[in-house]
This record gives sequence, C-alpha cells and structure tokens, in this order.
Amino acid sequence: MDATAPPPSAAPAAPARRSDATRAAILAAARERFAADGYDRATVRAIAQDARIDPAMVMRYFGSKEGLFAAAVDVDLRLADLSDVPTDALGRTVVVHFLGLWEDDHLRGVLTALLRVGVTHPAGAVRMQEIFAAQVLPAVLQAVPDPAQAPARAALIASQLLGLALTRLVLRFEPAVRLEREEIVDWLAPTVQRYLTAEAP
Amino acid sequence: MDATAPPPSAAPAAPARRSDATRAAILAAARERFAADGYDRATVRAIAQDARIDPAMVMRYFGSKEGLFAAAVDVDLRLADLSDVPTDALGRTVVVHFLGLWEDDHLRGVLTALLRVGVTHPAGAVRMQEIFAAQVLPAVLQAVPDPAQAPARAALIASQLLGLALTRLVLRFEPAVRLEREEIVDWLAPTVQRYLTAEAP
DNA sequence: CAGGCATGTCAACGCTTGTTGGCCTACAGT
DNA sequence: ACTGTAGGCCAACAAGCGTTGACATGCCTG
Repeated sequence: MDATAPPPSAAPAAPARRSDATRAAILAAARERFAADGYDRATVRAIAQDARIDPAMVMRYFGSKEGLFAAAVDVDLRLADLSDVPTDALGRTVVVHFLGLWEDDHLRGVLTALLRVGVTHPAGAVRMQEIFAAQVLPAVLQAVPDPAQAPARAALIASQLLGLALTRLVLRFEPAVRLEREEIVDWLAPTVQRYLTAEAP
Repeated sequence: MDATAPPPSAAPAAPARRSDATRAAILAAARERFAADGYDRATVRAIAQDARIDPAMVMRYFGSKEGLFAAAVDVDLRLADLSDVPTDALGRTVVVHFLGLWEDDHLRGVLTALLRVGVTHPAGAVRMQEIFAAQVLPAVLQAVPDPAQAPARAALIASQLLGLALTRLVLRFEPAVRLEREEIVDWLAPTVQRYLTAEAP
C-alpha cells in the first residue's frame, strides 16, 4: 500500500525514475505468474527470476507480495459506451467487447490472474468485487431502463461471461476450448441480450 | 492412488474396519478445508487438526496430500434421467437439479472444493474435466438430437452453471448472492433450454 | 495368556516460503 | 572531483510446509 511505485495515473507529472523499467518488468512477470499459477504457487522468487532481478527488489518496490498483487491487477475494462448502442444490438456488442478483452495480451494476463487469484485468495475476490461494482455495474446501468434491476442483470451477465472464461481458459474443457469466436458470439449474444432487455421473470 | 481406503463402491463386501470413522472425519475435514481455502492453503496440518488426529494419519490412510484430495472429491452428480423429460422442460429441469446439488451439504462441499482447487491446481482441473466428460456429456447426449453437437452444447451449459456458482458462492458478487432460488431458475432455465434445443447458430 | 496387527502419537527431517538488513555500485549535483 | 543517494545483490532469518520413521497403545485371534 505504501508502494514506492508512483500510481500509474495519479501523479500528473511522472518523475520518470531510472528504475521504471525494472518495476515494469516485475509487474509483467508477476501478472504472468499469477495468471498461470494462482496466488500461492506464484512465488516471489519465481517472479523475480522471470524479471531477472533479486527477490529483495520486489519488496523494495511493492512492500510485500500482497502489494505486488494489488499493483499487478489494476485493470480498466473500458466499458463506457453502452448508451448509444441500439437496444437490440446490446447483447452482441457486450459479448464481442468481452471477447476482445481476452485478445489483448496485457488484459488477458490481468484477467486470468484475477480469475485464478480471485477464487483462492480473499484479496483477489475483493478485487473482483470492486471491479464488478465500479465498472460492470455502471455500464449495465446505462443500458437498462429500471436501475433497480441493474445489479441482478449485471450479475447474470457476469456469471455467463466469467463462466465462459472459466471453462475455456482456466479449466480448459475441451469442447469449450474448441469453440470458434463467432460461435461464441452467436450462442452468448442472445443470452446476454435477454439478461439485459427481457422483462424480469 | 494406492490409498489404503477401500473404494466406496468397488469392494462388494466392505471389511468395515475400525478406522472407518477416522477416515471419514479426515475426508469431511478435507472437503471443508479444500472448499474454503483451495489446495495450497488447505494444509494437511489444518485438516488433521479439524479431524482431531495427527497429520501422520493423513499420510497413512491416503498416501499423500494429492491422494487425500483425490479421495475427497469423488463425486456423483446423479444426472442420468434426462431421456424421459419433456423437451420443453429440459432447461428448467437441469437448472433445478443443479441448484439442488448445492443444497446437499456433502455435495456442496465437494463441488466448492472442486471449483476452488480446479482453478489453481492442475489435478483439480483434470478432475473437473473428467467429471464433465464422464457425467455431464453423457447426460446431454441423451437430451440432444444431433450427437455431434452435444459437446459444444454441454460446454455452454457448464459455462453458465459454473459461472453462476463462481459469482455467487466463490467470488460472492453481492447481487448474485442476493438472487432468490426461483429468480435463478426463471432467468437461467431459458438459457439452458436454448443451449440444449435451439438450432445451432 | 501371548502374540500380532491395526490404530494412533511424537519428534524430527529437509525444503520452500516471504521477508529483512547489510553491503556494493554507479550515476547526479555541486 | 567528491559525495549523497537511488538502484541492486547477497546471505540469512524464522516460520510453515509435506512427509517420514520410530515408538506407544489397544483390540482380536490363537
């Protein structure tokens, strides 16, 4: 929490220290390891080795392993623009956007790490709750007529999209892995569309 | 794998040893710990303490921590009878059955443990793949006209149902936790129904 | 009653983990 | 050119892990 690192977006005039490259290397290695192994198996030593630095540097820059995790999974889902999407295209738009997130290398690492850690480590679950509340919920609020129903609808959408990521990218169920991108869109878009626009049952 | 424990259903005449109570206590404690903490944080020592025995007993009865996990997550989803369900009631039947699984204390523990461990530990992911292939897929095959489409449809259903379990029981997204049982059925049944019976897109 | 096997305890092992403090190096400001 | 400081490495720590083997206890069979 008292990380020596400057917040990526807070300080307007970044001091541009000499150690920025090292810090970035640590963060990249950490994301990869957390995504591949989860919180406990992603050891500080392994991350340090990947980044070709000493484990002590991790502590110097991020205070602790938890601090490193918090810094590594700062993510922006870029879900701002649902208000000017045609109502009957909402489902498809959301699914396509979501699949797009997993194709960006950086985001893919962050999201997989979040999914893996969120399931095992309390801090990870809290982080996912925060992202849901701060990014997913507001976006759904833009697209839904009755604000009171937005949380439930957002949760249903999250359950389907995270469930897909889970079976396809983490558990690697073979049929889920085989699905083509367009197939996924065609199957899931109506589901999300219904969760967004159908009358509450 | 060479666990001293008798397979629960293999030997027809169970010897009924004196240590069965201990073994059961260990298994129960293990399921609880694996479900609550995941594979790595569920230590053999903690499980032994919960079961009020010595950690060495775990090794004696189950060979290793991995052996204990394998024995603890032996699960039967009881999904055999989809062939005589009316076609247009399939979705609702599946969702209701799935929600019922989570209300049995034993199954709830096993399933949560599987979900938590499957995400972090390779052995857990393999186990979930096995269960999917051996239990979910055959059941879906009974309910679907074209067998070639069954795997993809089964994977989609698994993604939605596991996604719900994930957001509700593991990540504990607040709106997902708040959903009533009937609401879940009403929202998810049409989704599952479509994944089962809708024409492939 | 004696022996043997199942049951259980205890203490210790080797290893890995996160974390710490001391020390070296090299660049920047005067 | 000299010095302060930021960047980086090394060795070590205490704690916790899974696992092991030797030893105690009690039950059942002969």
